[in-house]
Amino acid sequence: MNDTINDTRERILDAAERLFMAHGYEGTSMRLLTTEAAVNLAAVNYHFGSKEGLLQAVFRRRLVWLNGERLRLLNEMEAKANGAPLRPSQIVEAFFGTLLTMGEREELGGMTFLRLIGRTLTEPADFIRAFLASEYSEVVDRYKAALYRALPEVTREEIAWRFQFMLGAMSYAIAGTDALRIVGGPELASDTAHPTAHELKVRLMPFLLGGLRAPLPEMDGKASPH
Amino acid sequence: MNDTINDTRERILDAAERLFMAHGYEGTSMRLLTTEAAVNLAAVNYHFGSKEGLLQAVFRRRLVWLNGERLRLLNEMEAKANGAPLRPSQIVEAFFGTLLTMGEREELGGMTFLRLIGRTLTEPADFIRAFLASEYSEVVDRYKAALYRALPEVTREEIAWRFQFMLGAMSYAIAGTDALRIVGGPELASDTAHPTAHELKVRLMPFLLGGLRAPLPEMDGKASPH
DNA sequence: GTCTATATTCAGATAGAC
DNA sequence: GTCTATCTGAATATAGAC
Repeated sequence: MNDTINDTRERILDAAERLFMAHGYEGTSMRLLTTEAAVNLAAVNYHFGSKEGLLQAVFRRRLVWLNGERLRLLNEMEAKANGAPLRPSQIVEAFFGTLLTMGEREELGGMTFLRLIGRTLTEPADFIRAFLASEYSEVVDRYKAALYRALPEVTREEIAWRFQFMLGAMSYAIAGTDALRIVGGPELASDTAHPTAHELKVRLMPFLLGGLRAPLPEMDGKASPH
Repeated sequence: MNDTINDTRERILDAAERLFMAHGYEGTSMRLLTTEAAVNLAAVNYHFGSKEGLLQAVFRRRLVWLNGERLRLLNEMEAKANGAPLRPSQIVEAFFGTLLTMGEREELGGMTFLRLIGRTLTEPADFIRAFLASEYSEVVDRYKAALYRALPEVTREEIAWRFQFMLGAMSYAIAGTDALRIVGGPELASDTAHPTAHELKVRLMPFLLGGLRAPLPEMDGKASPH
């Protein structure tokens, strides 16, 4: 058997994952990419049709596992709970912990893919946001539904907001491990500039749960009081 | 007096703020920008030297007020406290509340600038991250120091991490108001797709404080226990 | 300060030989 | 499937007339 095809495809996907992570989608040229992957310039278009097609392939390669695993875990927990609501910590752990676990497993992309996800969620290009939204829609719907049941005293609107906040905290936590260095300072230097996925998880989870279960805001309408 | 100069400069800055917000830095061309601003293509280079110079001017116009106000509030609170540590909620309110307040004031850029900040913190271009880090360094150092005193039982490292998480949650909360729509769904539709700065603030603050004051993780070293 | 015209570079994509 | 050579368009930046 000839695996030259897969070799080339995989080399392109690996290089794209790394370069999109480091320089963003618009900041990565096909010329640099094909040079780094040691393949011909025309190979990307042959295998993936276009640069857009390449980006989608980069993500699909990982998201199939990630979101499949998230759904599998949720199904399993719900089967075990036998109709009872899940605990919020279980749900958060399954959703975010599964992602962070990928950072420890090189065959699933490791920290490179983690950082790529963290960064790409804020890419401005319309097609990227539309693509990710569609890839995520099923799993997000299922997890939101689980949170509704787990936190019946919290409005659905508030849960949706807090889901968004959790995604943001996670995304920055990851991206900030080597990109954004605004907080910076000696506390996050050397050692922790490249924390392991395990350390990230240990630090992030309490924060997310603390936020998710925080006291509800007193809503007084949207306009400020005269 | 002739204010043609300022007119042109301001029109360019306004258009840049809006377009960098909507399409990102790399995704915004000077041709589109000068067309929208109704100025000549060469005007940007004349007034700002380069596209990089323009981005820095766009931010400086707003950050002077923002970070000045943050420092002023912190000084004021510390003077009043008379040597006693501040409460965490005061600190968080001053840092994040000041930013969110800008969203209500059109003369400070309104929601457009808020969304721009949310998005730009994750721009991959090196010069942007370096520029923002240097613009933020003083105010972040001062606020971290205030948090150290306010939360003496929490390690400095943990506080730095949680500062980063809070920045992320805030950033997504803002960017997600019109960009990233991963959580989406009917709960965040229509009404809340463009929440007021006030609503954003009311929802975000409890989450940030809940995360900041969450129970500390049990650290068991960085390697996972075989 | 503002404009036109253009220099220069680089992007993504593809035709067609092998 | 892979390669070279090239098309086509768009980007930032600037020279120089007004």
